Amino acid sequence: MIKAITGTKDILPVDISKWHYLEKLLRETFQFFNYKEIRTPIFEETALFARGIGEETDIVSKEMYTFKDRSETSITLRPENTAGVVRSFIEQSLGAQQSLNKLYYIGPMFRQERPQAGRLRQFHQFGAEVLGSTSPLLDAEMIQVAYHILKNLGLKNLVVKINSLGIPEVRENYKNILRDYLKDKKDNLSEESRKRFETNILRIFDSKIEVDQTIMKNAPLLIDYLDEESKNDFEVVKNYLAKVGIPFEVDPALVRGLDYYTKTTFEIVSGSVGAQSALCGGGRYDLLVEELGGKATPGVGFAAGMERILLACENEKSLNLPQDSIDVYLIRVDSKEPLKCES
RNA sequence: GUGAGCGUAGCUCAGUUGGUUAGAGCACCAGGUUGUGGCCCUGGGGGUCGUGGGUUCAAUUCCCAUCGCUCACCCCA
Repeated sequence: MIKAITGTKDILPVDISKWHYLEKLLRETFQFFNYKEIRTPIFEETALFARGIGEETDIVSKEMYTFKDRSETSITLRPENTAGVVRSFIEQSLGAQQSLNKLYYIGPMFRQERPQAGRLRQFHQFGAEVLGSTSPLLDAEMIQVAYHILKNLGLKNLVVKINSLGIPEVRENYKNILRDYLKDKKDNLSEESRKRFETNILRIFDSKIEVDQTIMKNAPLLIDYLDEESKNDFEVVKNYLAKVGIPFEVDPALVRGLDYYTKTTFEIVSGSVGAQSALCGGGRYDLLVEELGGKATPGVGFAAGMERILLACENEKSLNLPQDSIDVYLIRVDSKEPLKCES
């Protein structure tokens, strides 16, 4: 028997009403915040993701579905959609038509990881990208839109985490500071963290191992070394969130796994979905458009996992779906007479 | 890629300290009953016990391998 590929799932008629419900809410919400839908191909040239997301990231180095087509072009099934949207933005000169583009998308993504609760190889994300403004108010709007959607689904067990990674120079400078701090403590770190010391020093903050955590507790924080602009922007984001009543936590250890982020990053996690708790993640990427060959254009965006969100809804029993029932059922009484239908 | 747990009927699961024809509920099929195709009654079909090998007189049960599922690690939505 031929079975579905590992990590892929059929969405059956019994479950489809949940998806329709979610999709309807998404379209209504994005329309309310004045976002336009964009649909880009589910596969792109491999180079787009390698350059956009970063060669050294886990996504690019070990999770992509990459293959050669019949003309020997290296193709990759999109593992996320920011790179694709930015590619389209550049290729179609969307920035030349209006200075600010507010876009959203809904669709399948692909990553070849080991499946587990809340993780699939083909999964669905919705997300938004705003291209053409450096305003931190839009960073906050991203969080507001995502939070609004999750709240509207009745989810309760949510935490909004925010951080700022600053501009690249600041981050490089900070890495040196962190390296100095850890230099003489390095031998006490776990093996994993010693490896990270060389490859991606910021990730040592993520370690769950106790020895690492005690060492990192007193480590200097990136957030204390931010440039003036990043610091001010971060304040604006926090003030805006407070003003619109969205509770948040500043998490200096929030380092996202994609290379393109600058300044604000954020995540919304749920306690209702098992180990893979991030429902939504995003941040600002002011250098990506230029990096991919377009005219320098600032951007900010987020993506959210739809299976994870529906799983959280399921576990919290937060969805009140209308009963799936028929409205009218016609039965023939006389089988001899042909059925006549008049309006 | 690493680790742990689990693979028995279409579905949910019993069961076997190794021993005759492997069970239940639901679903399905047929008949009965009935002014619905519902309820009820009777009967029936359906399983290479994930796959391959090993140990044994004998394996669904024990051992090994393999595949699949689930959860966790890494990382992420």
